[in-house]
Amino acid sequence: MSRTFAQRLLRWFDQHGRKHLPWQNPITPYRVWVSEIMLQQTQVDTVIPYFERFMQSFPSVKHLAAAPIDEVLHHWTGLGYYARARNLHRCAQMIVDEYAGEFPQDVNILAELPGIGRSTAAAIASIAFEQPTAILDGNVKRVLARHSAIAGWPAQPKVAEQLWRIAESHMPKKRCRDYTQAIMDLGATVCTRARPKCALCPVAEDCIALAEDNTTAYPGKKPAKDKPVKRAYFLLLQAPNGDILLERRPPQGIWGGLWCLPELPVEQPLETHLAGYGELKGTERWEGWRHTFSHYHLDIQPVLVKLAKRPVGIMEEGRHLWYNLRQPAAVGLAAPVKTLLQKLSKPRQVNLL
DNA sequence: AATCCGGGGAC
DNA sequence: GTCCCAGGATT
Repeated sequence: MSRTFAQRLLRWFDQHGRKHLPWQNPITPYRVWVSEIMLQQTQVDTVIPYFERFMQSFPSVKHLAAAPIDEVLHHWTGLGYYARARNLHRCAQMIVDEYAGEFPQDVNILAELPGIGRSTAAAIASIAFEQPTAILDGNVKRVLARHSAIAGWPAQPKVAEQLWRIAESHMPKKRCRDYTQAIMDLGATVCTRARPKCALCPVAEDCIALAEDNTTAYPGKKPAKDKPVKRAYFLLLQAPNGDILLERRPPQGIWGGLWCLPELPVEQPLETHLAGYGELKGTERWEGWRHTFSHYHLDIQPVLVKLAKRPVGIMEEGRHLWYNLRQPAAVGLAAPVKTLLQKLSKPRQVNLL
């Protein structure tokens, strides 16, 4: 075996790598950065339309830095992990204010910026600036855990340390951008989670997991925990003209900074709470569903409440918003809220309970 | 070291 | 249904 891991991988990349993703044409530090943040814990096919819309609205880091946070969150609606959008916005302002609008090229400086950790910093440095900095994302963890037969769950510090060391040992000094893209492409298209295509793999000849015929054992699985279930009413409080009341959530916690429907724990009596809104023209309980987060389930019970009058006095400026269904405000919405507002716009598809 | 933070695609 | 994805911040 004369060729190194990187040489074999790069040769494979020249023939089979992905070279037409939106953020690869053209490659700029800004576009690489935005794509890397969007791609954190999010699959490529999901990101592509978000990236295109984002670049249309915020074509440069200066445009992004100058935009209102609500507009940034609006472009993030449905993508999840909304702290990414807030960090992205903060980071853009830091780049404009402290770095004259130019991205720092040093990986250690990049890694100190909000939302940029060790792996994302290395991705930006290698892809945008051709520096020999190794990434370690989900794809790379899977490729390396199999190739070197590293047992255990990658979040364990000892396992992570081994994987980082191996990742850096394979990183070549030249073609750094292509190498980073290559090892991600290998994980995404060949060394897949289920049924890896080892016959097509350029580094199969010294892959220990394949030699053991045990590729699916790597990487080790995180011990599963059962998720708690929470239940809540989602109140669609509708003014006489059809507008729906939204509340802004606090910046920390679930759906931070997004606009949501008023929530009411199911333990609280609905009727008592609704008495605070004055005279009602009627209520409808809609069909509920289970929304699952990474760490708990939320059973959502929507209730449409038609108000006789638009309430006064309960509104706090900046924290409440009457949402016009025909002229939607450009703000960030939690995914279930967006779903409900869309159902409300198409009354025929509403299922009553 | 463990937890929090979303939503959706693949199976 | 489960798993996990171009992870990072917080405690």
